[in-house]
Amino acid sequence: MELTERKKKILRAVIESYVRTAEPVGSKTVQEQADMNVSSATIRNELADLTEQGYLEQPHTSAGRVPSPKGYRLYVNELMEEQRLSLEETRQINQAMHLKMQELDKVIDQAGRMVSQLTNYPAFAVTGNARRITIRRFDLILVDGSSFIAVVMTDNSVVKNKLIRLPLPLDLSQPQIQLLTTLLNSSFSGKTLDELTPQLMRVAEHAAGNAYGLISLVVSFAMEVLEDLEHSAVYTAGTSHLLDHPEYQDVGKAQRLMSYLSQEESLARSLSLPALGDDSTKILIGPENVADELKDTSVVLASYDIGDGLKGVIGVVGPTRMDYAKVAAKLSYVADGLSKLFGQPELPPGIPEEKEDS
Amino acid sequence: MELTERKKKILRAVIESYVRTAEPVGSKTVQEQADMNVSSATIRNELADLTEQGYLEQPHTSAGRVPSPKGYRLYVNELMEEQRLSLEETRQINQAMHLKMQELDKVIDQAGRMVSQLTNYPAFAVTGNARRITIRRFDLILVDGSSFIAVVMTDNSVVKNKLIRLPLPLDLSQPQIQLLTTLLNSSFSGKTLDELTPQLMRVAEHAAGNAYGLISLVVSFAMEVLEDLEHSAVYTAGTSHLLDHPEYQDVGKAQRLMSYLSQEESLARSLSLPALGDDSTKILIGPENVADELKDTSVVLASYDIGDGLKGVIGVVGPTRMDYAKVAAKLSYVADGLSKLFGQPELPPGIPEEKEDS
DNA sequence: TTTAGCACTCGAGGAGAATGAGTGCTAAAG
DNA sequence: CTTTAGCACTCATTCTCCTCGAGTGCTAAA
Repeated sequence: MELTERKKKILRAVIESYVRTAEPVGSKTVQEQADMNVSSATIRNELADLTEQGYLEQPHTSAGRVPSPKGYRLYVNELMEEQRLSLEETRQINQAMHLKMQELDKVIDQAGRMVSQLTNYPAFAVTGNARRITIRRFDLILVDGSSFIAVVMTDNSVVKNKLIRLPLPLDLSQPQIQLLTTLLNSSFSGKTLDELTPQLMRVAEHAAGNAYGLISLVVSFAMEVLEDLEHSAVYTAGTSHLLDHPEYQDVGKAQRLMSYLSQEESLARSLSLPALGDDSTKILIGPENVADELKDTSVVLASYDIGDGLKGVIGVVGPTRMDYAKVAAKLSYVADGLSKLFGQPELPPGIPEEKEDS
Repeated sequence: MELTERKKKILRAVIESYVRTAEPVGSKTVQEQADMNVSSATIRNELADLTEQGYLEQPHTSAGRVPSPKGYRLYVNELMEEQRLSLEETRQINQAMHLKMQELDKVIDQAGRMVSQLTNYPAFAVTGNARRITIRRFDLILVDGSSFIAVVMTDNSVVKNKLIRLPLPLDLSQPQIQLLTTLLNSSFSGKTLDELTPQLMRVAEHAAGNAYGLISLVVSFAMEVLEDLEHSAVYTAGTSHLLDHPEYQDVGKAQRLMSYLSQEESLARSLSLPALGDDSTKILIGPENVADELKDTSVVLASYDIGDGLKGVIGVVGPTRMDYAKVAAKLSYVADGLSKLFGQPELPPGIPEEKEDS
């Protein structure tokens, strides 16, 4: 049952006014807002219809109308105009996007913070999701007789290192290190976390001849790395922005949501489920959320490509009264930025130019 | 002008009751709480004295008394008993203290979160403060013809790495990498951030013969690393805990403080000032804080040693009504834990034992 | 110096009453 | 059949007014 054009126009007017003011909107307001040349009475009739069909709700009999989740849904699907970011806004985002450190998780954390600041809502960012990761190779760098740096590279090209100091000084030599490296690589490269069994490690230790546990030191570091990579990390930012919005003037409500948001695991769970299908952005309105705690909030998600076919998710949480168009636009702009960042692996950052004349 | 024993006892009773209940405490309550065998009238007289001397305040004429910052100060300095953590508590902390990843900033971040959870207040952690850091050495690991891993080690034994992919494939060979490494080390090791001038880089590039910018790629990575290390990072956690406490039922108040806490720079600034003198822990009560935004909150700080003579700070923010004894105890326990963690550089984590029978 | 007694203060909380935005319905007009 | 003017009605919000009671300060006696 399609809505008439006029009904749509009215619904849209209601939503846009409500999003701006957070006040229930009445027939008169609609009349003015969407310059309609019908009387308020007519609009009242239409509003009554829309309410009956479930697109609007009435907090109480003598109040104006408020969009229902169903109303927002229709709005998002059909009525909403794609929001173009202003030049000023893109400039602002681009500028913030010049992230310093290349470390993957820091970049993603930063992106989350940025989105939160940009939208005035809490935001979160999830790093690319689980997959079996394997070790590609080991390298050991001798520092001095009693310490060396272990470098582990995984098959998704993440490189981590750790400085390993030996409990007792035992005067490692370069050839020894060399040998150890070869052994490590031949025994453990290509292996997943599960495959790094204590048995395997013992065998390798044995083969290494020296039983000082060097092998296991390095391998358990590698295990930490793999473990860390396979767990997708969640970063949240700007939860305090919740308090900016009138729907969270109630401290109890705000607190419940905030503490939910700070539980990373739960967030991660509720985000892996609606997994965005193939869409690059998705809007979940109120009860469309799986998690009970989010039943009266909306979530806007955008996915970004980390190379290697993996995707991460970045998103915003807020009241259902949200400027979906704007939020979605900003979010996907940032997500695209991230994709590009990871896509073009190495743009030479260039030497920071000192001011030079001529 | 010293207070009489009785006055002290009363002050202490007032504070401890107020900390528990958040309600102004009256003469009767004091009488019961600190089993004093004087009448409430006597206590009223004493309370009046204490109020006049500024240790207590009266929200309004017909309410009980509330400790003033000066009152808390006296309490903290003289009256407060060192709180011993219960076995249960230390067990809990110790358990949480088994941090996986050794990455310095992650550990510190984690510690902050832990403290917040432990105390039910927002917490923050600051990494060891600025100092001129120099590069100790470079290592390059050849991955394939068009990419290599750059490893930078600084003089405070931090090791960072980055996978560098060349913009154009140019078939690097091991000897070339070797050469490059030597060149990097001879030109740049021992240098601080400031000394890594473009001039120096150009010279090195020139010396390298190949102008493909490899040198500058690696060096600018090193610069990022140095920059990152010299800026002390601030981590905050658990800001939403503010809402747990009745003094922040007022959303406006909560919001102001929360957004202050999420501005890392300001936090860092207000924390470097009161720099803890030599004490390992410090309590700042209400107006003793420098920052206006903290004038009616208290901050408990503890410092921890990152090796190398450097110190970091970890702390808790909350209303002046705070269980200082407990918070300080927990905080310094964690801070000590951190110090130990950094102090004994490498306790071999051991192979994760699989359940083995006998 | 302590205590009992008592008048007093003042915030918290609740009951009404006034306000007014916005509705639904009816009946007339287009 | 649709639109509109008119009007009675509803109900959250706001304000005022009042009561209640915890806790005080003061006085006078012990």
